[in-house]
Amino acid sequence: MNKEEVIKRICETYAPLSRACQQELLDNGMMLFLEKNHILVREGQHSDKTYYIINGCARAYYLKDGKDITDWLAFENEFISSIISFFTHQPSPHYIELLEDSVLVEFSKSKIDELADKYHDFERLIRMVVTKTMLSQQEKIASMQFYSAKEKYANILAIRPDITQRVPLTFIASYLGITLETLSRIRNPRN
Amino acid sequence: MNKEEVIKRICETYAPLSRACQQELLDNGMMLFLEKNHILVREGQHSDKTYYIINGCARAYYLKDGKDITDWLAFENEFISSIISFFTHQPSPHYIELLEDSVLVEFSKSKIDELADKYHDFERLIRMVVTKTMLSQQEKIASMQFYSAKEKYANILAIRPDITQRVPLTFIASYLGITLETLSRIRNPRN
DNA sequence: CGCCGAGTTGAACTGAATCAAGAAACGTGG
DNA sequence: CCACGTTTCTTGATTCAGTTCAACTCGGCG
Repeated sequence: MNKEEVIKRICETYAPLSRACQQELLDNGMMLFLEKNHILVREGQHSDKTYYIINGCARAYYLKDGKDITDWLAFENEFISSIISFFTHQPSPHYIELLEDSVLVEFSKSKIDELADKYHDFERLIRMVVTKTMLSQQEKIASMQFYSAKEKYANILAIRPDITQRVPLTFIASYLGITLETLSRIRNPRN
Repeated sequence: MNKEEVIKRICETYAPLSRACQQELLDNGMMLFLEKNHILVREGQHSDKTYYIINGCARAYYLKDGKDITDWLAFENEFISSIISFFTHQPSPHYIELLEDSVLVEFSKSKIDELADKYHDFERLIRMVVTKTMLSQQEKIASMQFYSAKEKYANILAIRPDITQRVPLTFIASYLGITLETLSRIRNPRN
């Protein structure tokens, strides 16, 4: 997939853009080819970038008292960024790390704001991206409030059946808010 | 506070609007004076309204297997709506209920979408509202992943010291994802 | 071949839930 | 303004899901 196709796909997913706006966006997205384990953002950095994943996957995580807690997982055709840093210009509390060799398109906040100012249709697209993210978070909150460890695991498997092939169990566990040991027991068919 | 002042305040909080847009928004917001315990939205309804709270407070909650789980609390100068229904046009999984006699301004989704189409600056305002909501949710997720019952209670008290005077402990407990009994023990100074 | 990181299994522990009973506060009507 | 019933909150005893700590297994890779 090349950059043109990425832009086209983003328009289809979120909201259409004029030719001119598409072209400017194209000029301002940088394609990155990076290896598994590459760290896109470190704790304490000011990160004003967002990354659209063409291929591969990534996780955002916190280090809290030495413990590694996965906060977000993103796959093909999703955006990932240090949302706190990106939207509030504060230093990032997250790390963002690639879990596979990945192809990304990087966009900077300043360019996004500039384009949102210039093009009404781009402003709408950003609104749609943010709205979608908000709805995913709403789902995550509901899942944390309602479901047992077992149910949360079943939920994530239903949404993304290949996740155990792509993401180490430690990260899945901490994404679900449980320990690796608990996840391992859940997965054991005898329980 | 009258409607003009509300619009002005919203512009200050989120993003400025042209005179024309402010006027149209004004014409389309309906002021409501409602009593404590009034239910704004019921489970299963299609709710395409959002409410800006001028005075009072409200909660969104689920009924899950007969258990009442508070999902969101909102106070003066905040919006509340059944976010799933509002943004996805699905039937609401939430109830929304007033916790005090309240003054609200009601806006309908169709008008908001219409204005967002017509005015670039209004589109931006909506983007800002959604972004802010998303950031609050991010905080809530982090608080659920990191903190013990005691810490979560301390957090919410720090943000809103008068909450125990305004919101029954049952709702605070379920908002924090703990039981009423646990909250009661936490509050007991001997523990 | 042997090491190392990822995952599994076991046993003991714990924070919070559940169940149950009672106390305090609240509001409504007489 | 008080009495009574209802709702809200507290306290206690018990249980349980999930954590913690520790030892072990397995598979891949230098």
